[in-house]
Amino acid sequence: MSATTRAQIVEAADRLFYEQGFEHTSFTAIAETVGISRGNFYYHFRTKDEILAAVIDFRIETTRDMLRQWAAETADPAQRIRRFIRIVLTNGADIREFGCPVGTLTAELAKLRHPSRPEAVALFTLFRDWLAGQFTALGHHPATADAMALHVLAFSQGVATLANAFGDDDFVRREVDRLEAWLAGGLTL
Amino acid sequence: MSATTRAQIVEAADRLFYEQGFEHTSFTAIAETVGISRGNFYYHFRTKDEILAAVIDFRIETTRDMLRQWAAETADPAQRIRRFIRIVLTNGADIREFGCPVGTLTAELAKLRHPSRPEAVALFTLFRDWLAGQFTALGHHPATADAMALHVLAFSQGVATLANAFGDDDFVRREVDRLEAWLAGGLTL
DNA sequence: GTCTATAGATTGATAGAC
DNA sequence: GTCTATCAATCTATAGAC
Repeated sequence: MSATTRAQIVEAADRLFYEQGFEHTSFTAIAETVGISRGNFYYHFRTKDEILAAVIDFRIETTRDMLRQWAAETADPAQRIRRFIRIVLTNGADIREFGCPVGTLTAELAKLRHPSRPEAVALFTLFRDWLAGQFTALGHHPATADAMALHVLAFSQGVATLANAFGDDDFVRREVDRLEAWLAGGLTL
Repeated sequence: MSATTRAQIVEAADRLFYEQGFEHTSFTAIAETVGISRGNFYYHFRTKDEILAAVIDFRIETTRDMLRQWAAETADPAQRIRRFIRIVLTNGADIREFGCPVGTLTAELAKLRHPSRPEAVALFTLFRDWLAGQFTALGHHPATADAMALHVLAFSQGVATLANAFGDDDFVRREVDRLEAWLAGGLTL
């Protein structure tokens, strides 16, 4: 079926872009992963940039679903924020090997001066706004809540980058504990 | 002169790798920047990987010089650490546009599974050990000092990634103030 | 040491048969 | 919708004249 093949392409490209980077991933690699010919490819996507756009849209959808899921699991904002903080543990193996999918894609597209870069940044904004919403629910003013959201995002990016570089699990655990203590304590910025 | 041409190639590649990424930077781009022909290129470097190795060596040298310079400017370990923390302000314009040169190169080489990746990580280690040395001088045990060094490194990577994504100067300033307060205060991990 | 010319492989993308 | 065959451009890398 057409929709299935298209979905297969998007999911394969999503994973390959994460593991190898956008530019380094060739049509050949995606086609081989899906098990179709390179020619068939162009029936579904006319350019590589179209695939990237589809992959980003796919990530935005799955991220929205994930955040909704987290919100459904608990009504406690602090617990929700903790869920985010612990991604670096939950996805520890992937992060050690390939870094954060959002951070590394955004950084690559910045260097390529790629037109889809704003959409990749929108992925960050999704987390940012969701986190800010939780801090607002904890009683903080919107501006403070946003600053706290960025602080948590910066934590995740810093930890992911160093986890990828050094592969040090103890470091990740320590930083998670530290930020959870900050969350349970004064939330000083 | 030969040495000069070689140095020119390394410096041009250093900048282009930072601005455009390693893989996206072609021999043509480097040759055009230096003002030599593509053919001449291969008299100085046989492969692209050799240029990368030379660029990393160059960065290691300049980083060593910079750390020595910082150490020469003040004997106060806290002041030295503050010098590092403020890089995200000092190099603010570049970081907003291209991210951290160490973090983005390390991340790219991880995805490419490039043989020179350990040498890129060694750049991180240079900062890590230097920072740990300062925390040790402040009276902390080696293991604690190293954990603090990683914490400061994670800060710089997180701030750099988000500064690159959002271009928000206020965020950077806030995070610098916060970490300097941590440094002046209890240094809680 | 620097150049021009070119090889050889790979890339993104197209045309047309089935 | 999927395939094979192919194009044009680009890339890394080489050969050989000056």
